[in-house]
Formats: sequence, structure tokens, C-alpha cells
Amino acid sequence: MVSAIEAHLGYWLRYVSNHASHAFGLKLEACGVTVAEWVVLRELYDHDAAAPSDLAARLGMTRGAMSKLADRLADKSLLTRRPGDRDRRCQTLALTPQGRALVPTLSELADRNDAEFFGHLQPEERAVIEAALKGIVRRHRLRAVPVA
Amino acid sequence: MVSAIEAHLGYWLRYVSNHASHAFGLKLEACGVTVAEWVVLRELYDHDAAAPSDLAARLGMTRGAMSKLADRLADKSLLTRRPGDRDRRCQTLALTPQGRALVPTLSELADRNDAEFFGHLQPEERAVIEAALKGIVRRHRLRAVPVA
DNA sequence: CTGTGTTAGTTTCCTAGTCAACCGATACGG
DNA sequence: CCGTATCGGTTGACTAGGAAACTAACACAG
Repeated sequence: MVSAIEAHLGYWLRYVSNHASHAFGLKLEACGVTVAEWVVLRELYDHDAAAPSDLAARLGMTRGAMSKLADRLADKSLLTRRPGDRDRRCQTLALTPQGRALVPTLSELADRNDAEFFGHLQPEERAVIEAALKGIVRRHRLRAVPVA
Repeated sequence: MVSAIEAHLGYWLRYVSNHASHAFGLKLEACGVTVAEWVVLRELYDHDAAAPSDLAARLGMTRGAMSKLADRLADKSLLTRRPGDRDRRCQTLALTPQGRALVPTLSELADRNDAEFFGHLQPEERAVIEAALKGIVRRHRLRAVPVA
């Protein structure tokens, strides 16, 4: 009647996901950056000069949260806010040289963390899991990467 | 040099896990309960009369957090704090009749949520994923179910 | 007993989100 | 043009959790 909580796949997913995320957070801490901040930095590394609201949508957070997050990153001199020239409401965020320089280091930590948790999986296992997860994303039309 | 963020299995894990958790949270909201609260209720449903610190350890949260969580659940009349009779420091938490009655309903929501996200998987896929996740838990000796 | 260390729970301060109200800037219909 | 709607970003009130200080209760050695 009342099913065991461990019978749910979601339980195990969250179990491992939270631990992996937490472990990653600890690694990032040494560089003075949080996981959410890392995701923003990484996003800007590829698509530099993005609008805050744009990033917020892509990363699944509110504009309010992004505003504060940008504050923190600006305080750390990792990004700059440039007021939009055509539309003075918009602003474009861009990495500072320090910010850009930091990303490869952090990426290294991400690689290491992933290897720690999933490196031992057989290629076939990994492929099945990856396909299943991507399939769920597609199936449910999940759009925003959930940072939180 | 800088690997894509989607190359990490942890990314997809968190992606799906957070969405599943969030979706579950929305379902629970209708019953006036959060995910963390649900986990505590579910735990007490099986092991009634547990000490707060005990639960905190099992659920991977601090005693401080558990103290507040118990407050909220007590406010909702879903559990009671009974001061320990042998040792007046300890207390035992137990579900109220309302609390106990609520669990099957919430469990139903959990089942439904899991089915929504993972019900379409082939048994073999599911088995592979489950085994891999449990394997990681064992491998890393992950102890506490991370509620956060 | 009594002092000292330890344990269980609470509390305070801090962080990082949400939500919703707000403000200036822009677009656009009449 | 001008009034109004909308949009982008900020702010403030609120929430949930972590870390660490704090308090009361117990254990136990001397």
C-alpha cells in the first residue's frame, strides 16, 4: 500500500545527484566559486555577452536570482555588466579576463568530479544512462537547466 | 581543453533529478507539505518514535535544520515531540494520527511522480540505471540520504 | 558529591534562492 | 505625439538550510 521510498528511481537519482553536486561544490569552494556561479561562468565562456534575463531563462532561475548572482560575480571581478547601447534597459554580461582564465581550471574540477562518480561505469552502462536521461529531458520538454 | 558541460553525466543527472524533485514538490504542495517534510514523515511512518538527531543523521541534514523542520511539522499537527522519560535531553518524534493518515496519500503522489518520469523505461534500462546508482552509493560509501 | 567532558536540542547569523512589487525604458495604438 | 502596456533589471520580504555558539542534562573520574 505504502511503497518503500527506495523503490523510486527518483530517490536514487536525487541521492547520487545531490552527493555529486555537493562534492563538486566542495571542490569549487577552493576557488571561491559556487556551483551556480560556475554554471554562469561556463555559459558565458561559450556565449559571451549574454543578457541577464537570457541567462536566467537558460539556467532555470529567476531574474532576481540572476541579478544577485551577477552582483556576486562582479564583486569577484569575474564578469562585467555593460549597459546596452541600443536599449538602455538591457545589459550584457561578459567575462573579465580573470573570469575567462578561471573557467579552464574549474572545468578541470568538473571533469575530475565526474570521473570520481561515474568514471568506473562501463561504456555501455554509461550510454544507457545518458540516453535515458536525455530521453526524459526530451520527453518532458524540460527546457531550463535547473541550477537549484 | 574546456569540456562541454553536457559531457558530464552529473549534469544530466542533476538536470533530471532537479526537475523530478521540483515536479514532486508541486504535487506535495497541494497537501501543504514540502519534499523534506515528506521524507521525514515517510521515515517516521516506518520507524516511529525516532530521535531528531537520529533522523537528521539518516536524512543528511543538520540537527539545527531538523529542529526547525520538526517545528513546522508539529505546527501542522503532523507529528508530536515527546520528551524522553529516561534521558530528559532526548526527545522522540512520532506521527500524529493525521500525520500517519497523510502518508499513504503522499506516497501515492510519489508513485505517480516516479511513473511520470521513469515509467516509460524498459525494465532492462531501469535495472541498469538502478544498479549503477546503487553501485555508486556503495562505492563511495554514501551514508546519508541527502534531502537538500 | 563535584568538576569536567559530552551529548541533544535550540538558536542566531549567514547564504542563496523565490515571489512579487517596483522603476525606468521602450513600443505602439489612437 | 501621448497614454498605456510591456519589458528588463532591481529590490525587499520571506523561506529553507548550514555552521557554530549556546544551554540543559547526563556520565563519570577522583
